[in-house]
Amino acid sequence: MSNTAHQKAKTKGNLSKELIVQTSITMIEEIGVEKFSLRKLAEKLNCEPMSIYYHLKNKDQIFDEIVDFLISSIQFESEQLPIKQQLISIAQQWRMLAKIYSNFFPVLAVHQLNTHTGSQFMNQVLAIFQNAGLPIQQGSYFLRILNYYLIGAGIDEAKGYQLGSSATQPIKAEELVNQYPLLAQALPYWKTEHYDEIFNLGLEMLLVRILPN
Amino acid sequence: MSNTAHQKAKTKGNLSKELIVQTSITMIEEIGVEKFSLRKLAEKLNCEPMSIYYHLKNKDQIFDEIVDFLISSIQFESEQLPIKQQLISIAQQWRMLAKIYSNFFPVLAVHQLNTHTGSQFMNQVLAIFQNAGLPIQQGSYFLRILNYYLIGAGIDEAKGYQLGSSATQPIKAEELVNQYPLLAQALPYWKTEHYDEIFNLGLEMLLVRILPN
DNA sequence: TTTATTAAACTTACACTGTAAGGTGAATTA
DNA sequence: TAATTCACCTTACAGTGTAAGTTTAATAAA
Repeated sequence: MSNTAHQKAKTKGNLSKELIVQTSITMIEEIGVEKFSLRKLAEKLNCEPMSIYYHLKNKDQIFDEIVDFLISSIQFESEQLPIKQQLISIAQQWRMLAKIYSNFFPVLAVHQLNTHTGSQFMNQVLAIFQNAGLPIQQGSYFLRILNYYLIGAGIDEAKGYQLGSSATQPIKAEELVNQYPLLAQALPYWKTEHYDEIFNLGLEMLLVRILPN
Repeated sequence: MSNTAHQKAKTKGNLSKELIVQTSITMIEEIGVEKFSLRKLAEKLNCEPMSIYYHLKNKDQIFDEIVDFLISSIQFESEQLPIKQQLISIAQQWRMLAKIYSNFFPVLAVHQLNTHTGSQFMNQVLAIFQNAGLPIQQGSYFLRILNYYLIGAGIDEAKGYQLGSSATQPIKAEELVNQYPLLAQALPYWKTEHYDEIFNLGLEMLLVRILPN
């Protein structure tokens, strides 16, 4: 009898770091980072809140693990392919993270990438620049610049796919049209169906100058 | 006698939206967004926590007001100046926000700009693009692309000026040098003394293609 | 001058949060 | 068989945002 009064988990050994992290990811996309709590997580895991602490140090580490999981999901193309194609592939996968994990993405964007996984990721991108024949300083600069663009684009796209997160006193549509006519004209071009075009345009603007050949 | 037992505020009427917002800004840069709470704020304001609610709807609205305050601090240059100069000026002021308000900046970056102040700001930038002779669609696209870059750059720079926010299990310096040699070589170029150069390089890469003349 | 109304706070209370400290029984190892 | 470790649970605490209602001072109306 493994389900005595003080043992809620269906079977001992069911809980694991991986399960906790995966369930957290799912939950955050369902209810948002703000409302995500260890107690709600425990309920979904069918265990007591403190059981989570056996597998993970604290709540922050859950976020760290999610970041690591998402970063390590990015696949690097073969080195045989053109450098530009390799970079575009990474950029597109990055974008996908913002789209699929739109609730969590802002956390990812703000996070330091100084874990093992994060370091490996950046090292791999630096290797691409090196293969392109760029000196390390240029590679460092361009990686950072590309990173700026990808972080910003991801955040902005994630906002578009989120529901809430609006200001408490947003401007009324009517006021907007009357007082800010240019903005009103711009709004149609900022709908989700233009995301691809805008993102690719900006990416191209940068890549053309990173790899001018 | 205005300081009876149940009246903590030194003088009734001292409290105001502006004071609350300004004190919040100061406090957040002192202790970070995470540790910022209404109770600590009230203590610093020398009032009871609930007194804040008379002037502001809730905690979220404090953040909204801070965002508005920071956005509206950005000054627009004269329309007589070259378009490029006007855009660079905005970009540099944006950067300054990330540097000065490094703790709050991530919140700003993730925030929707759909308040009155935010709308006005974006409308003004769109006007610059219009003055440059760009059609509205191109202006919309370029504003967004520039915004991507500025948000990402701001977040990344803000990280550099923050103290904490590291992963719970960061990689050790020794492991980094051994396992990720390219990253180790890149690190010196990511120190704060290169921020200016990197930012301006990336900004130039975009502006050159936005205003090719 | 009295009365009513509003402004600007305060008091209490509640549901919720992360997590420290320690306990419990089963499984594993010595 | 005894000791130890694993995996999870119990209790408790200090802190959070804020709903609901109360109190006093300032102002306006009668």
